[in-house]
Amino acid sequence: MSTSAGSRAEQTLLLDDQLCFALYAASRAVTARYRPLLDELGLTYPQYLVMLVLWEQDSISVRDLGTALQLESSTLSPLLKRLEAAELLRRERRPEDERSVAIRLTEEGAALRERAGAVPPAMGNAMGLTPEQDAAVKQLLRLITSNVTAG
Amino acid sequence: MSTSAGSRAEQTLLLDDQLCFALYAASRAVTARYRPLLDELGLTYPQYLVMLVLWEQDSISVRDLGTALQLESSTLSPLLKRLEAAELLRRERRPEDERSVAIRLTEEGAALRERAGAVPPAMGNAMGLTPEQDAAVKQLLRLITSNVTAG
DNA sequence: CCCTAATCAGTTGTGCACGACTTAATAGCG
DNA sequence: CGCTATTAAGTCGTGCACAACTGATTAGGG
Repeated sequence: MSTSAGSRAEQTLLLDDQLCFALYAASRAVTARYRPLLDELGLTYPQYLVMLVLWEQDSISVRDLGTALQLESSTLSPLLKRLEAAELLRRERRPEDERSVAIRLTEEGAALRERAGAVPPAMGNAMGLTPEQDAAVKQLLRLITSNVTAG
Repeated sequence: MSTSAGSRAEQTLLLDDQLCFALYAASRAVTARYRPLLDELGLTYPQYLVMLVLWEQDSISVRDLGTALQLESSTLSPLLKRLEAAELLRRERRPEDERSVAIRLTEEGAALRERAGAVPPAMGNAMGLTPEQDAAVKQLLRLITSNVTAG
């Protein structure tokens, strides 16, 4: 910023200089904005993400769900139990490998997809980015995730 | 939906199209990367953010801390209690307004700042963004937060 | 001056997140 | 074939987040 023009941005201890805080604050703000929309579907935000995966690919293992969402089984197991209690999905051991559990949508879970269709447009509108900004920030976030997850 | 070039990005139900998921995944990945660094300081990530604020402005109220970090007192109160138990700060009712509680660093808490100085450069390096990318993503994240927090 | 409304910090209950661990089942090497 | 290492899902403990609420205190209008 001031003197040394290093290859990196200044790295102070000021809160508002921290990219990590901008990320953390934005993530929580966006989740908060989703909440009323998802309340109408009876879902929390992480539950909504699980349903997104299932609407794309039904009958997925807990393991593959964890890979898609980057979540541990210790997070997913209780969450899936709640979605099962809500009658949105079923869990059954795979006969060909009894270690694995297949997650399948119920009719009710599959039907919820239609009502969920209104959510992404509403949120896109709330975020108020141009398509170019949306694409740019998505790409940069993936770059960060990739860089930070490696080594 | 597929063809029409509307003013917004496509709004499907595919997980990987969702900006919200990119945000959520990046935020958790970054926090995870911080964890070993902060473990050495004996801090969690939200505790680290609180300390950042206190290193900037000592003797701050719980309310103003909440404004800075966009966190509720129901989140901050237990967190501050843990930091007080760790001897990093003290809480005392303000004589001039007994509703308010002033948070003050202990010597130990103030001293931790030096060791924390290594954290932002290490994380900046891990994220691996150019200064331009860093600035761009910070600006976009603030725009999202601002848009989504309004109305 | 009183008294009602607003403000502040904190408690409680629910649901993530994640590390450390457990249990069960399978893979694959000798 | 037998045995050990690996894998899958789940439990448990800790610490956020946040809504709904409580209790104490102060502000400000009538």
